[in-house]
Amino acid sequence: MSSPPRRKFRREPASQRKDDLIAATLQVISESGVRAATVRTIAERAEVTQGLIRHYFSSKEDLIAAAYEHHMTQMTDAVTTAEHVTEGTARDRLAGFVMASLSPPVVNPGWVALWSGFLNEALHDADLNKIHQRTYHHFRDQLEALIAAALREADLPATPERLRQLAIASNGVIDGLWLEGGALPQEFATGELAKIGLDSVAALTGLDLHRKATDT
Amino acid sequence: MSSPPRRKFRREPASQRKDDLIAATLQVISESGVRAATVRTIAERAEVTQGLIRHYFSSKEDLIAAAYEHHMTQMTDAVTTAEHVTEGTARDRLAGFVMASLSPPVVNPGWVALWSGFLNEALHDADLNKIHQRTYHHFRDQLEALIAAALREADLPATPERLRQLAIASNGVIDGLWLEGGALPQEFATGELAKIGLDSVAALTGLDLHRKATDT
DNA sequence: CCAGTAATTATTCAAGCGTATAATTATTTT
DNA sequence: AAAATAATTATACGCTTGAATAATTACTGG
Repeated sequence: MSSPPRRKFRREPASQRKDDLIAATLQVISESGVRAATVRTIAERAEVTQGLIRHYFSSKEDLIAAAYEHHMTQMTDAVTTAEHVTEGTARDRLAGFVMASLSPPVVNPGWVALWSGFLNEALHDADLNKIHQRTYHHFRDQLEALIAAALREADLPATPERLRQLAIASNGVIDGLWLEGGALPQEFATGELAKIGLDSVAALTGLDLHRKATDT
Repeated sequence: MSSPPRRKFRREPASQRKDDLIAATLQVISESGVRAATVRTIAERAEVTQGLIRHYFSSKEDLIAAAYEHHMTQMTDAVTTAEHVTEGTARDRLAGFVMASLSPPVVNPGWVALWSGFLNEALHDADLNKIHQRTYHHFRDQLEALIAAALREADLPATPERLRQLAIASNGVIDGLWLEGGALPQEFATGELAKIGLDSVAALTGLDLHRKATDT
């Protein structure tokens, strides 16, 4: 007739706990979808009890929004800080951007699951919609800046209107390929998506993105 | 102390009821997301009581799968049977295919909500994953056939390997633009996405997709 | 080492979930 | 017109859900 002993615990800094809960949320959604992301499942994954979530987030919706923000930042950073994206000629940086977007770890079923789940929520939730809008623009603007620099570098001037269209188109093909690679991983050979993406952005912009320009 | 009178009803043919329940499911998901798609909400939308769903579908999951199948068929059909896609030169049919994919009613927030919700489920559900795989291939194969015909028509031969890559890339840009247009409708002017998509597929394939070829 | 505090666990609650089954009634058959 | 049938409604069940509150316990500052 003895009740189970109360479980031991450690007090963690608030920022650490928040990060842990966000990480647990992302793990659950990426593995089992948005419908599986219940307060209890997330708490179990984070190895805490469910009450703690409400101690750090005013509601489950609040936690989901924080996780969305975190994931989109993480994904954009994984591309923009990848090798060859931060230095070199503008053309090489653009090529690196496309390659990084279409290679692991960015191309990944779990990240597509996160992205699709959050998008599905964002389409009928004003708060999440704002996050979607902001992160979409952030990514596309980075891409547009790279395209602009690469075109300038190659003496191929582009009007702002054309630049906008190139950015939308390039962003579109990157997004579409990323999605297909993540949703149907067995469908594409290693490096195939990255090659197709590079060829595509090259064809769209008129730039030669293959030949390495820098030699330092 | 009088209990409310039992509600009146009409008996409908099985196929009609099934279609109604599928339509109700799609409405609920497109308006409020997958998490809102409960048996009770769907039944209410279809103006029947919840028990009826289990009379026609062995489980909720079964209904969701039927709705997924229905929606993807509907979406593909909306493209492949659109104006200018069924007749004319191969080039015109390819152009019509791209235009239809990137114009209403195909570009539509509700359809993006459906697509993202189903994809999120498909990524951790074997049955839905099969539907995803099959419908993805169906769409891409149609596109590849059109590209092949248009290239042949223009005397621009392509190896099977290159054809595959062109289909993947074109499908990617169409998917990506479709998604962005549906997820952020206010972001793009009327016809802008269709124009960008047409330009993009033209740049990818090397075909001129603008000048009208037929004159009947 | 003790008192205070707040991070964490434990418990509770009403509502909603998918499913199962029983009761009714619209329609068809004879 | 009565009887048979099955489409539909109604009700109930056990479980899960997000949230609220109460009870503990790990840590901190004196």
